[in-house]
Amino acid sequence: MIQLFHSHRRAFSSIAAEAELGPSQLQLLMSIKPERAAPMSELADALYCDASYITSLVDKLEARGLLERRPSPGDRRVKLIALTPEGEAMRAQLMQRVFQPPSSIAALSEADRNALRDILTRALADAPAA
Amino acid sequence: MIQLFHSHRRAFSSIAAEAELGPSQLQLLMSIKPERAAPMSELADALYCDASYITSLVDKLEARGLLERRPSPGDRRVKLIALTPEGEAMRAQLMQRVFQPPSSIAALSEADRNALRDILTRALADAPAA
DNA sequence: TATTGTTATACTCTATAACTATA
DNA sequence: TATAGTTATAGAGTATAACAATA
Repeated sequence: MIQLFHSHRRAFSSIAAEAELGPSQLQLLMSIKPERAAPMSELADALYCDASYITSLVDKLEARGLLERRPSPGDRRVKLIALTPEGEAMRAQLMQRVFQPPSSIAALSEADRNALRDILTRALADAPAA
Repeated sequence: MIQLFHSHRRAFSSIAAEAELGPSQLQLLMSIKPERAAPMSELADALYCDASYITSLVDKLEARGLLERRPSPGDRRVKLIALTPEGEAMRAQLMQRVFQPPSSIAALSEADRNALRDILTRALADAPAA
């Protein structure tokens, strides 16, 4: 399984690089749901990083027109991060590639793939925090 | 499966941090088999990084007494990297932790774990390069 | 002339600390 | 007084380029 992890990490980095994004920028882009703008503090939690780093990531992605800062109606300290239409399109395209199963998994029989899905679903359902 | 990847990556980083190693230093330590000293160029290939970076990683691990540079009998340009006894002990201990299955997998039934092992074995046997 | 490893250096990633505005 | 985000800055991680020794 660790072999799969390594190949996934390399694939993730290379998908990001082809889009001229750093891996963290890609991760941030994927963390923003199109239907719900998120406060920056929430994004820092999602990426397990400092808030100041979110500022710099958002700066870069905003400069490229992929997302934008919006005021929060309830609290004027908060800024909500929302995808632009371009950001939404790029996110969808990149996520499709990130979630594509690696060739080793795709080459399995349908029965194996289904069994794999079921086992992993059970694993994560029983221990959601792991 | 990607959720598992993320949790593994965090676990890997924290195992390295507890041993006061960077993640790449841990990866390098794991790449050196106790029974076979490896040339630095080979380690650069294994870590997908530049040779000059291997130099700096080896410097740090050598300073901690975990490995050592040895001349290569056949080619005097080459240096072979070998684990010291301390390095071998630390490697064994850390690898045991790295390969420990996450709790979500450990909590599965024995039948599920066996099925998972068999499926992944098939996947990697059929497509070794992926 | 090509290759292994090293050195010097620069660039990217990420966190810490001090700050501003708002609560 | 405490919190959300920003700015300035410092540190780690990693690559590139020039170099020395050997092939």
